[in-house]
Amino acid sequence: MSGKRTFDDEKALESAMGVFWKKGYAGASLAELTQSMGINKPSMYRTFGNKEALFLKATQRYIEKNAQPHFVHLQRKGIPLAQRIKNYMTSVVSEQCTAEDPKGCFIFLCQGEIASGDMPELPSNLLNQASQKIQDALVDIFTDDPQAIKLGLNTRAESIALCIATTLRGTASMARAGVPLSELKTVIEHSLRGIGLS
Amino acid sequence: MSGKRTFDDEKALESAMGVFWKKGYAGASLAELTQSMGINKPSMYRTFGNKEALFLKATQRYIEKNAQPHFVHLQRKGIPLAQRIKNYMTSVVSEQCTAEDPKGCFIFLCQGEIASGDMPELPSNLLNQASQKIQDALVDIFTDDPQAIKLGLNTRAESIALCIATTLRGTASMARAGVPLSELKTVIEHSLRGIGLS
DNA sequence: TTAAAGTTGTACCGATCGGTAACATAGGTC
DNA sequence: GACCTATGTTACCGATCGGTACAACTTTAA
Repeated sequence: MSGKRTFDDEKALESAMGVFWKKGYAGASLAELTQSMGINKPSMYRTFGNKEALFLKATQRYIEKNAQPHFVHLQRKGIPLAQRIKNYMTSVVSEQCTAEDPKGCFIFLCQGEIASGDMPELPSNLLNQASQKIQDALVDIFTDDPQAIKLGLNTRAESIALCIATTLRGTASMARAGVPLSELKTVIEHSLRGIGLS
Repeated sequence: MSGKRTFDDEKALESAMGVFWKKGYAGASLAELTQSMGINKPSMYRTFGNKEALFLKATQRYIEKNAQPHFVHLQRKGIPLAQRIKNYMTSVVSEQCTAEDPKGCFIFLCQGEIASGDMPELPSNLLNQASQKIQDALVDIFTDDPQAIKLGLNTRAESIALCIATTLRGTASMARAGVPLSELKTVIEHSLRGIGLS
């Protein structure tokens, strides 16, 4: 019955991430979290610390496993800038739509909770950093990429990065409201046209 | 001490709306709501019914007083289509940014809560209808407006409406994260370019 | 064989949740 | 003045919140 751990930390953390993704930080109750993780509360507290620490680890996991992977599309060699941006955005929006249940974006969703004042400081900082990192990656591309420079996009790199990031927040909201991927793909096309990349 | 009502229903409702705007439906506690409204719980229950009914009334108030007024920019006579759309979007984004405290958009914010499953049916329906109405108003413009027809935008009216609505959801999210109006105005410009309206 | 360390399950903690019963007080009507 | 209705205040309800003490049990190491 006991003596050795009977559950997988990683699988439990993934389940918790799913609950936070669906409910947000404050909205996810320990009862629902632990039930989804297949463990009881004492096991959770011993393994992860407390709700805040669990959320921090779940957020880090989301960043590494769900958010970061999209960045490879931005840096892939031998592909035109416009196509790289489009691949990146399509990759992000696809996940926003295909996630079986909690549609949308974990980071954007939970960052919206910060303004309510109920989010502890550490998670707030992590979420802010994560969303900032997304924008920074885009700024870097438009600042340094030879094609971007040739197109003159480097002079308004931050503006363009903000446009793309804003569009992705919009699609996350739309995806959570049930709009299908097929329709959001046309939003990507229009967004690219607005920037001057199509 | 009592006998006649000592508070203004409308002012109390406005205060409640502010709390829901900041905290969402589930996140707003009755203690915080009633304190902000300047009344105690029994007065609230007598006047508005319960938390769900209060939220419904607060949502309707937001729609009428905060969301609907922006629509006038879409139908003002004697102004070019592109300018009307720009005025509308600027008006919306300005409010998303200037709202002193709960920045963002009440409707989009609370609609995101529906996916968590904790929102009762009636408020869910109202929020869905409200956001649908925004999109429908845009579809109508691009379908019927003479200038839109001349530009050929009527053939993809729904696509364009979705783009604009998505952009406004993105700016709402950005505004809530603290991005200032000045930066979001450039997002509007780019969005209009993507549609072919500048 | 025995002690130490680690894990599980239950049962519980104080605080807060949405919602209400009960009572004292006030105004309007006759 | 008598009466009814409406209001404000307090104190409380059961349920759930995040978090924990404790005992039963299993493994490891001595």
